[in-house]
Amino acid sequence: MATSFHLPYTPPFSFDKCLQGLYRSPDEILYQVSDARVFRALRLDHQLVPFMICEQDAGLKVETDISLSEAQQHELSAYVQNWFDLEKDLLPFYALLKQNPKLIHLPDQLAGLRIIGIPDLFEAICWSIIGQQINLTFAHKLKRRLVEIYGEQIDWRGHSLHLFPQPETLLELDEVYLHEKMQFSRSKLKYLKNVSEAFVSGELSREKLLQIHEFEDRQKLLTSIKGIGIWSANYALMKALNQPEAIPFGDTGLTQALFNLNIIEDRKDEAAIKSFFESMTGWEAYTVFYLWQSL
DNA sequence: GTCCAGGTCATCG
DNA sequence: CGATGACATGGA
Repeated sequence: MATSFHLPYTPPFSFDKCLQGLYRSPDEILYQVSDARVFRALRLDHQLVPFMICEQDAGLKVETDISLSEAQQHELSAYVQNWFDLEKDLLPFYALLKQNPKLIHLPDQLAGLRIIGIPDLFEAICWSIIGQQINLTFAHKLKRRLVEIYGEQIDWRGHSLHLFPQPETLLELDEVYLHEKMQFSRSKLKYLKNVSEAFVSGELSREKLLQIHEFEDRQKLLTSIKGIGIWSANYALMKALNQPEAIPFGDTGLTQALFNLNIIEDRKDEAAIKSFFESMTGWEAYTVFYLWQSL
């Protein structure tokens, strides 16, 4: 009793480039990549569903051993579309990049690369908090520990697949243990609890965010929670909601990339950064992602 | 040893 | 308001 379905993408698309974008760290445990296939598990409707994604016929094939209901399949399909931003047409973005001599190499270098999203809003926000002010290597170690302790796990086709913990679970996280044994700072733990609290109470959710139409109002709702600053708010809007205009201002990687490409001369020149992004209207998030990837 | 990482908040002056 | 220190640790 298996379910398999096909999701078309809008060319140009490169699954290979996306897999490169997906690979962040050997400590990544929310998915596994091997042999041009991605393995992951999701909770759909109280059911743990491990699945596999690979490229097939100008699209992605999604396969699982579980027989999914129509609603479950719809949810899984939306997740994958969101994860790889399958439906976006990148050609206008490439046309824009080619207008800037300093970015003209990117359409060739990263041809077909999509923003690799984090469709789960809670996961995206927690990840932004974990990653605050520490190097990514260490951030991945911290995330791995949190997921290993509090997330569900399932073995499938030779892969150990972990799920990001639920807000209800992280609300009860053991601050003393995570601080003393797992190297979390007290402030990170406090922020993770604040965010969990907001999700459990319903103060914050993907649906609630989507009901708000103004971009700035979405930022405001996010930053009203202690631990989510403007960087994290924009990061979440970019990675979880695929908002094209989200720019994680203040991001050191972004600043570094702009400096490397001689787009800014002074890393602290916020006006220059703002002015640069005004030339990328509608494609700000993609520009950021491509700049990160160029590092 | 120093400096900085995909920051944020509280507490100043 | 803008500036400054605390947070917690690893890697360069």
